[in-house]
Amino acid sequence: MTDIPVPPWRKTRVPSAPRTALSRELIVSTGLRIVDAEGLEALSMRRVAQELGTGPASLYAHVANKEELLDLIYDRVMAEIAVPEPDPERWLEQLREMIMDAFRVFGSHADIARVGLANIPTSPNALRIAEGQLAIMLAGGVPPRIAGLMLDRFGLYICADAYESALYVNRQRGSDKDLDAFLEETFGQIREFYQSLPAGRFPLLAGHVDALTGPDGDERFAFGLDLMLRGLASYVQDADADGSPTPKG
Amino acid sequence: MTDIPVPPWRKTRVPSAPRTALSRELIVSTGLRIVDAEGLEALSMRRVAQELGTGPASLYAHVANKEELLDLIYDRVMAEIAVPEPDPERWLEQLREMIMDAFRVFGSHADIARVGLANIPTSPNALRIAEGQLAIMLAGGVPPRIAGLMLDRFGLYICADAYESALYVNRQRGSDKDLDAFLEETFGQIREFYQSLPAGRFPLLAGHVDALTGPDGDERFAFGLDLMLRGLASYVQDADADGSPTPKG
DNA sequence: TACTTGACGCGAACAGTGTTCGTTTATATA
DNA sequence: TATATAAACGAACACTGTTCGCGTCAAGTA
Repeated sequence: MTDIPVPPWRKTRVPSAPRTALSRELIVSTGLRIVDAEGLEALSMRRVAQELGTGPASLYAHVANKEELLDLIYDRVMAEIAVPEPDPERWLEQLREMIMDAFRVFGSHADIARVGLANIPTSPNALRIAEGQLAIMLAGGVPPRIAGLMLDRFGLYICADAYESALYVNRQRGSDKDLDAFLEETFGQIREFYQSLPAGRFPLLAGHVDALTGPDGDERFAFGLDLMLRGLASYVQDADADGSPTPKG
Repeated sequence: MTDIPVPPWRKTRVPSAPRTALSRELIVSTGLRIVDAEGLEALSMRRVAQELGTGPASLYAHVANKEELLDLIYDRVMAEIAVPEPDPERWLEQLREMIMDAFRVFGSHADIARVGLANIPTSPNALRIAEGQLAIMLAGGVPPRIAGLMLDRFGLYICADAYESALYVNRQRGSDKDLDAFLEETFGQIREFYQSLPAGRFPLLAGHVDALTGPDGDERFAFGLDLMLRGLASYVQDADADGSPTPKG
């Protein structure tokens, strides 16, 4: 039996390849790979679908929408953050290490930290980390109300700084320079700009360029974290029953 | 002389209305109005053009691209932030007031604060504010290196928190509830979620729902700001020549 | 006065976005 | 084997930022 030719006016739907089963896991992994390599901006449903050899509509059988995909990727990243067993003798240092670790983890995943903004922990790993940080603070004698506030502030601080840092890196993607050269040029231009400011109008900015532009991103993060941790410590040493710190002139 | 009818195959370009001159000022004002009413997401070049009775391509004679438009709108918002004359006797309180003012200003302009992230002050009002904050800190005896770091951290903190707060508000735009009802429902659901967490796995989160969800956004901002300001004060009282704080066990 | 130049505005088009809808295909179940 | 359900598919919708070539207008110059 010879094959009957298909009439040229008939549309046939030709699958491009044998179907490999999609899964949520596969979509999330692929999405994370794209973000890692090219940033959030490159993450479109079409792009993920293309990487998987399918069409964007197919993804919706596994994730509700793009926002859900982002949340899933974010929680995947959170899985890389370790939670130590609380030690009351060194709870402050444990907090510092854990937060520095989180900052580093986010820093290795492009601008994924943006997803953490306005994102109250409800996913498995976000809850695990929140529980862990809360445990460390309570073990160290931090009053619960303060611990709750600090959980929130730490989360904001880490995500905001990691996201901001990543935004600078994002700008290099549209450039033909490598990252180091790009950042050096960018911040060099900012130095020159500040040096060229009219001293009559901006004498302090123009006169303290080194102080303003000297420290790098990691130093800035560590400095702010130190401030927060020192402030937190003062609630343990000074606190009375309702969690109010002793007034300090 | 009667008018000669236009042949129907000829495309004529019919101006929709008498030309009112566009200007950068007009585009920025219109953009800000859209952001204020509907958030950054509603700000497209087409939308601004439509509001001005023109086409999107016309905007490019006045602004280089959308990013420049955002920067101009942002600086417009910054113009609403007052800068006091430094008073060495109450420099800390001045800083607090100025930062609270900035937070309030950003809060009244939807999610514009996002533009401030990774945005080193170079525009007129951003420079004015940076110079003002620097002046207050230096007048209060803060070492220049610390002042430079704090400028950066304050900027990040204000923009991040204002932006995060606005993200919650943004979600209400797609809802049929008014803002208060929406926020109450949202955070009520979060409370229930935390209360329903398995106590075997998340005992602290499940057991401290009130501490975690009680404070509102303004309280959280103020608490974090207080931490930073207390930390900053310690650099003035404790600082030696190189700006290092005295070690505190 | 006629011509040139620059600024401004315009419409069409490009290449892209998230998502829905109805249909087709594959798999599971009775 | 027939039916039901889940997964995948293609087309389409309504939208995005931006560029390109063209037309119009005003100002400047020969």
